[in-house]
Amino acid sequence: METRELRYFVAVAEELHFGRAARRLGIAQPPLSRAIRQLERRLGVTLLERDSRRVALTAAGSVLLREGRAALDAVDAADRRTRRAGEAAHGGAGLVLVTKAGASSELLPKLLDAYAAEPDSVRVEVLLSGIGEQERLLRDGRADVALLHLPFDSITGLDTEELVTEQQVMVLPATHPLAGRAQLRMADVEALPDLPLPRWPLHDGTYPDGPGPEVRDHSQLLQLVALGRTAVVLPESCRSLLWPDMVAVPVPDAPTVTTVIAWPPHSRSRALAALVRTATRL
Amino acid sequence: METRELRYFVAVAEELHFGRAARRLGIAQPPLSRAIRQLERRLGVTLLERDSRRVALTAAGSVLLREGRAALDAVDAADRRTRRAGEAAHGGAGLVLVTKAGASSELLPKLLDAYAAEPDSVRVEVLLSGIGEQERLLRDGRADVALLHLPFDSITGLDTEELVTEQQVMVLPATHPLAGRAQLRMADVEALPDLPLPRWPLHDGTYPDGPGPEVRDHSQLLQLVALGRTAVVLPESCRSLLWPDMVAVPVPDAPTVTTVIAWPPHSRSRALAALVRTATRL
DNA sequence: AGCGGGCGATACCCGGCGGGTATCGATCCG
DNA sequence: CGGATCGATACCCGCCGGGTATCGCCCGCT
Repeated sequence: METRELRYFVAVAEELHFGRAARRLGIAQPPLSRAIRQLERRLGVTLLERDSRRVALTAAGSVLLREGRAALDAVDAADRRTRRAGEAAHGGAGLVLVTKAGASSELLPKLLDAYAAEPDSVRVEVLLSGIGEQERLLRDGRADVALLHLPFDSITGLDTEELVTEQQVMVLPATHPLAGRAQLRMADVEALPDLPLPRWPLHDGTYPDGPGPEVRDHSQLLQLVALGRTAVVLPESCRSLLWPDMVAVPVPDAPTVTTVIAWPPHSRSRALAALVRTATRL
Repeated sequence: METRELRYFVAVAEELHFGRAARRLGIAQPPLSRAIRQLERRLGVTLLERDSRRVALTAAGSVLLREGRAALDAVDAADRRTRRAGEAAHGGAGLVLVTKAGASSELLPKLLDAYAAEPDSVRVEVLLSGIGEQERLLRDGRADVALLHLPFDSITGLDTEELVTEQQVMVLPATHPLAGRAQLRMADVEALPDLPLPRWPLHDGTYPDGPGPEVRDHSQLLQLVALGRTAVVLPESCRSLLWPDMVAVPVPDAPTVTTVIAWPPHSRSRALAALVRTATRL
């Protein structure tokens, strides 16, 4: 099976429409139809149920969609990491670290400084991603290593080392009635009529329904808190980047947050191993 | 990047010889040379250092070897799993479970029976593999789920659930001087001049040096014990398949063994989820 | 030093396949 | 019932992946 065929199939399976898929791929519709038929013949499996009015995935088709996406990510990763390894020989970045924008604001600079001080450390590029994008970036090779936060991020399929565990605090505008309390309970947090909790994107990029604002990363979030539009429970290390008119109130019964360093399991390069070692020693 | 190019590159990188690699691939040498050059030009990276006497990998080349193997495994997995999903629609096996030959002899039949009794369970094919082959089988799609044994097997990059934890026992011929002891210590086990411990294959399939016999799976192992050629420390559940002239002596200070059920993280099908759920309930 | 052999690169040719356009046939809608 | 939509089919072309022949280089043998 060639990656071209996989790309074609994934496009059709996502669009469920040969014409649109062909346009997206930049080819005409007939070669696309033919390619899918050839793929089906070679696999000996019908992947798509098509009548001239609609296209639907078979059970085998959804298997190939899932597995094919993973395979294409792996191929993309091979491409990108090889290119970067080539550039690195001429002074480019050696490692790409991804973290949620606005998270781990205390840990990250310490880690980067400590690693830079190590003997034969390589340049580390920092990539700030939206919530929930990190796993994809690691899998398709745009990043080599990530800082993730349990229990929010999924670490399935990744190797990890735990770094720090923190209590959480609620971040509020200083003018809010609850701002003076010594501590809060989750029950207090969950239904504030005046300050609805923000909504994070789900795994597929869409947002759940609800009253709160849609949020992509922590920087947006803090700005919305400053504007008095929302309130949010965050790990206590976020204190260092609160704006002057915000306060943080401990929430002892909120789940603790563990920051972990994570990387794809097979890609244990020398530079990555050194970075992980540095991180666990902090 | 096409899988054909990846296969070609991996062949050359493994052989470090264009002629041999071409023979292995079933093509002539010149097209292979040309394909590698094209790949290098498209990536903008030199992958192989070649003079007319020897071929060597560059740093970027070894990155592509590692990542390319993973990508090819993922493509193979997509192919195989799709084919099987197609067959399953016509009554073929729905899941392939792999375990080390001779291990988990008590747990496995219980698991298979319990799962078969579940509503809408699918046919489970059991694949018995040699030591250390399971991870590969899961990654390239020849298996969907594995029974692994910590701390011996690596579970990096896999999702797992713990099933049972056991003490270990030493398996000896009944005639051996130590066979009558109530228990043994690891120190007793490690240097028995008359019964050298067996040697397991390393990750790359080769064996370490040493006096003991080379062993591929547990069936071989027990036969060698019965013949008085070796002795071995195994989880106590192996008692159920001891031959009459063998005894098992507890070794309390040997590491405990945890049996886990493991599967590739992205492939959480309905049938797989049901099997995992059944396993954790046993 | 000279020569032969091994090995990758180059030159050149052919056939198949991936891409295109034109058109058909089925199905749904007004 | 006619037109629109959409996938399938028919057919053609050019490129690229495959082949053979040969070159050029370097090493080792005598």
